[in-house]
Amino acid sequence: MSTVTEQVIRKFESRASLHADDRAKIATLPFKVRTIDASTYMLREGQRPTRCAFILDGIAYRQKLTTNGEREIVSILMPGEFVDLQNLFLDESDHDIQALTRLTLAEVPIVALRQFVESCPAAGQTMWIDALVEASIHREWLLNIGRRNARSRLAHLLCEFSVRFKTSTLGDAMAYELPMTQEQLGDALGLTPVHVNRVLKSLETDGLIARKKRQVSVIDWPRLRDTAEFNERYLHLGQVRR
Amino acid sequence: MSTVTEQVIRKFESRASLHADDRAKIATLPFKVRTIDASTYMLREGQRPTRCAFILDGIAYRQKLTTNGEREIVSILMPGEFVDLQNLFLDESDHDIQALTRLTLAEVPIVALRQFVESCPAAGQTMWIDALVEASIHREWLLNIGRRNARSRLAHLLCEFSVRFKTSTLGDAMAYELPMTQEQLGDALGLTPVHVNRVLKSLETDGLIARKKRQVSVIDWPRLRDTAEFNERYLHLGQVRR
DNA sequence: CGGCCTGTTGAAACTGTTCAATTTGTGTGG
DNA sequence: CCACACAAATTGAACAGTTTCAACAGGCCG
Repeated sequence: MSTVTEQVIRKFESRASLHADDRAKIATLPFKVRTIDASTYMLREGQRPTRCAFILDGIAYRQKLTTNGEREIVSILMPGEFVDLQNLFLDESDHDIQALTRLTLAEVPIVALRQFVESCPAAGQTMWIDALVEASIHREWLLNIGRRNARSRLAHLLCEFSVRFKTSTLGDAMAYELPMTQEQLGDALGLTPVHVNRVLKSLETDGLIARKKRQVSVIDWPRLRDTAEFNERYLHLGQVRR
Repeated sequence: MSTVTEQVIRKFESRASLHADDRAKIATLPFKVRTIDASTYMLREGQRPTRCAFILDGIAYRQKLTTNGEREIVSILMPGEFVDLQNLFLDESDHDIQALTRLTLAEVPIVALRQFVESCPAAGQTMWIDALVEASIHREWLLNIGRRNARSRLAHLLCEFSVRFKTSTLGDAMAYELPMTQEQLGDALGLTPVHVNRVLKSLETDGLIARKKRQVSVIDWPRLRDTAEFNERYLHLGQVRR
């Protein structure tokens, strides 16, 4: 059982080393822990948030909607990530943020966080790296949706989950509880749920993955990685402050 | 005719107000102006750049490739933008950057720029805003490619060009020289050049746009905007430092 | 003039969608 | 513990949007 402060410190230290007084400053940040149910909205497009959330447990996602209500999930947010980095410097949200699972958050006023970041270069650089990595994931998803067929796309998302789950210690990388419905998978991949279902089945009958309910296990990582053309470079996993 | 320093200062002042000594610092940054031909690579995936470029004139783009050589253009870069923001904090590039047109650049060593940004909060915030806006554009493109049909997609890109050209004073917003071939448009939209051709033709015969060679003019902005579902919020145009 | 890149057009093929029905799983209340 | 309700998963068949392949036209440059 670790405190909020410890988790936030661990987050920053994963990318840059902190001074003792930086840690002390983090301890004084007025985090408020809150738990929300799955599918609760944390933020809606057009809103002007005043607080910034750090995910302690659970998964969230960013989505955008077309005018006729079709949805695109543009980002998946895991424990140990700040969900509102862009709201540190942009007034108006350009997308919705919604809880995928039940979620435990540590919230802090934006002004307090911004002051801290400005007073602590190491923290600022961690924030920079995180924001840039998310943009890099956006770019990989653009390639995925724009230029790969449904099978590769889905395999790619499964590979990304596997790697990101491992690094955020959400579970075994090779056998994890798939947190999304097939409809949500489709919305993340620009596919219909029907087609997601068929492709999942085909990946299973071809022996790349196994499924039991929502539990997905990677059976043949090399072949899954190859059909996905998965290369984890875009996740910048080892990136620390230079 | 304005100097490099003046253009960079104007860039920063569009998002935050600078002190006199900030401007003085900018003047001491060792920018080197360079011109490169269209389709020259500025950076390749996997490289570790040491310099950061500011676009003085011309257009560039970011691309990613699949293993069998298919391309996705994930971002368009206009005059007045820093092209290597992510390389300020990420060691290894996750994509290629290529000149779309002939390009005039002002290059500066990354270390110098990073030092400057750290010593000048207003500049740092401008960089933050720019990086976050680019991520926002990525998200809109994900929605565009993932959930809209070819006609809306193309209309959306034309609307975005129109607005961004206007703000970067590259030409009349309603009649501009389309800087991309139909193949490049397809690569930005996840479409084949053949289909781009057909959709452009259909937009023209329906009276939404007119074409003369590469010159595109918007004939019916309201209808173009509606078929694109274009809402410029995601560009965060008025965003200045809070 | 010749070569090459870009744009244009047609016809066939295919990937993924749509619609609709059925099954499975899960939680709730009696 | 069973019955019911509801969300999610599954399957089939017809359909649509986009791709593929192939051929040709136009314009620009050496």
